[in-house]
Amino acid sequence: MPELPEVEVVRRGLVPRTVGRTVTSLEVLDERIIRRQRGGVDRLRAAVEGRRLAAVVRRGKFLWWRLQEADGAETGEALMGHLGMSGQLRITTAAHDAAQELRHRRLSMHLDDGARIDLVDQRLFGGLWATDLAPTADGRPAAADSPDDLLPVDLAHVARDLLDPAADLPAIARELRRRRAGIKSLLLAQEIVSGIGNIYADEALWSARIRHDTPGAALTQRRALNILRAAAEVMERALAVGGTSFDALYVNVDGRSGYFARSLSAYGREGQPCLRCGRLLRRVFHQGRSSHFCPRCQPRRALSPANFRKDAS
DNA sequence: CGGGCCCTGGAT
DNA sequence: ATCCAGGGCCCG
Repeated sequence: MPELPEVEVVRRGLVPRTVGRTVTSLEVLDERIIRRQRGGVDRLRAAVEGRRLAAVVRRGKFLWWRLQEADGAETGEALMGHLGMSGQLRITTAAHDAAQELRHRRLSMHLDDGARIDLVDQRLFGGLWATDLAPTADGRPAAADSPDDLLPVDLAHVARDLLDPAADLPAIARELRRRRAGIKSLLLAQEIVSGIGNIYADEALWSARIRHDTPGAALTQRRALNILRAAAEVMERALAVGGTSFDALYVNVDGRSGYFARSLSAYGREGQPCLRCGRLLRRVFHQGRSSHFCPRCQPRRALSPANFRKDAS
């Protein structure tokens, strides 16, 4: 369940079902799901077995549990998860759930209350691994629901996302305007702003009336901020209805779908009328992914000499 | 910073 | 058989 709203739906589902629980055993069914773990299965097992799962935190599309010793002391480590393109974190509790085998189950963690956390992932782009924590550069909390400033070291290069109260939108907008690449690739670059993927990038750009291939440096500060606010707004609306699900691949911890697919204005609507102006939406390929846009509301905007001067100053 | 790659499988 | 899929890393 890729983008920020879908991962946040999962995080919120994990909080009441896993925080305070102890991992009794780790079951790895396909080792490819832990290829990001240095030291392999043995290292991961040592990090989680007998440990207590504390806060569940998310930055962008990454989420992690803080790990504690059985007596509540901090271990200085986090258990990181990423869902990739097709990953799901599911909670299996009742005996009848456990008896019904989930297809593509790659890993499970058995908890001390009898429940099980299952990582299900068809394409194996997701992963689970343990990593060290270190303070954030700015000393602010690591993310929206983080108990403190400790961030997994793997995420030092991942920017704050737009639902993080410590995110500095004007600074992100200025960063977008320093680059000459197309605005869509910049929105997808996690070192500038994290959590935005292909769907919400197209939705935010449609909402802000900016075309995907507009150079970042061609934007005014006002337009760049508009795009960021549009992205935050569309992700908040999606989160409020459980995220975007086109099929059973994108579900919450109980296997249920969200309802935002019916509210999409651009993504997947090629050939259908623009909800603002009625012109038929187009789809083009842009860095190996498809972009959906309205040719009338989102006109081509090139880098003008005036923008160059402004950019250089 | 674009392109290939990591994977599986559903739709055409 | 071929194309496509919501992500991200590593490579020049």
